[in-house]
Amino acid sequence: MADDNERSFSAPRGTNDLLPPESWRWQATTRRAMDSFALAGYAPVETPLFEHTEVFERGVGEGSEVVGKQMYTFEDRGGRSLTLRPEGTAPVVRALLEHGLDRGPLPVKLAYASAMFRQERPQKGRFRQFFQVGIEAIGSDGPIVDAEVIEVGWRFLRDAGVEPRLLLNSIGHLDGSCRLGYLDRLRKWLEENAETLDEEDRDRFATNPLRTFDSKEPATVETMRSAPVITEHVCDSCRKHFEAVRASLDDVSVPYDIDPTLVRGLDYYTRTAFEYVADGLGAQNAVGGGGRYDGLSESLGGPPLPGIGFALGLDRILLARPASEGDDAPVQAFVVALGAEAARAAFRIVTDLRSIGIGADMDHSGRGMKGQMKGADRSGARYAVIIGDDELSAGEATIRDMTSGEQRPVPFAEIARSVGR
RNA sequence: GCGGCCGUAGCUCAGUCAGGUUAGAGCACCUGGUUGUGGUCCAGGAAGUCGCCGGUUCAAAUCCGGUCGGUCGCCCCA
Repeated sequence: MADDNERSFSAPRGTNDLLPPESWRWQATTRRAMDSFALAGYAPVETPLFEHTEVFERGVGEGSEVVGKQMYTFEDRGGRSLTLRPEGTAPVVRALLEHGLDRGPLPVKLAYASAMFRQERPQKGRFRQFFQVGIEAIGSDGPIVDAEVIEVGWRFLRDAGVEPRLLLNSIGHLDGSCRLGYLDRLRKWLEENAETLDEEDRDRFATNPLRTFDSKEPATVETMRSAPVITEHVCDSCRKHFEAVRASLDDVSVPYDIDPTLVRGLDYYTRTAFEYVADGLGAQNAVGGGGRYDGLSESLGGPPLPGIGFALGLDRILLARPASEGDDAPVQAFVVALGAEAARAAFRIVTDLRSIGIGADMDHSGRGMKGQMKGADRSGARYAVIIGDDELSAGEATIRDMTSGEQRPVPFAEIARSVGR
């Protein structure tokens, strides 16, 4: 809309203004996530919104769709190529390496809630600026860490009111005896069966054979039913690791479905890959996902340092999750003041209440009693504290219970006790 | 990056097909009915470059073209 008129603006395509009351839900959900992650020992981390472009090129992989065509990349005044982060893992690993956190106790467990940026066509549940909450456990390849990370995400989603289904797979590690060997095998198999594949998929499997499993073309779907699956072709070490991850998930009663076709879009994933799916997300069904990235540290020039993590799309959580109590933060008391002198008294009262942790608000628009009572109602306050000339001379306020409509006089000094919870 | 659908008050939409007096409704907002009492009701008020640009026409919200935006899907992903 704001194309040729400098007085009229709109937010850039694919971005959103987050306004009340939705912003209350957004904030409550973010807090719940970080609290929930903290319970499992994941400390908050915040990295820059932009990084040297190389961090993503080398970390996420130039072959990925994200790096190849979705990054917001720009040159700063010093001629450096910078990129608005399209995902959270590579920056966290970069920060950890830069500050030597890997020389302390391992694994390093970190959690974030941050904005990400990808330039793609917006649709339901997909924006150019979007928010992710996620955790990373870096420095251990023990299968119980995998189970822990997966369980933390699964439990948070359930507590938040999303009913996630967990899809699980192992995509092996980058070695001829494992994933690379499987990829060769799959590629050969695809070539042998090319006749029965959809035309578009025939072109695609050369660059990324695993993607063929995601095809929605009926012919391809049918053919792929008998294709060799990665789970059965990973090396012994990866197979045992995967079995151990599953055993630990069973131990803590986290239900999952093995999906041998689950492939993730970022190049750094190894071994365990998982996705949380839910309904109500439009064309998408993933509310979040993650996996192991045992080679990422080395791609960024660090030492061998295995890691695993997940990212959940906050916008998608909000789509999949019903509104619930406690998402907003209504004030407890709303002070209605009649006249200038009463307004000054009201300001002292709301300040006193706030200083002892009781949510309090007052009218600032100079409206009459009726308007202010309306304001008290809208604020969601449980009590209206009314102060007029009568109250001022008596040294007490009239406190009205907004639910029952009962009113009683309370000395100024005792207001906090009366409206406190 | 590609395709379908859609842009009319803050919001949800009617009106567009068959162009024609001051462009409507509901919700929300403000005021009054109630000189100091919200949530119900009644009355009134304010609020719109009909996304934008151009074309056709005596006349365009309405028809045509373009453009921007939204939405849904493809690709891919959170």
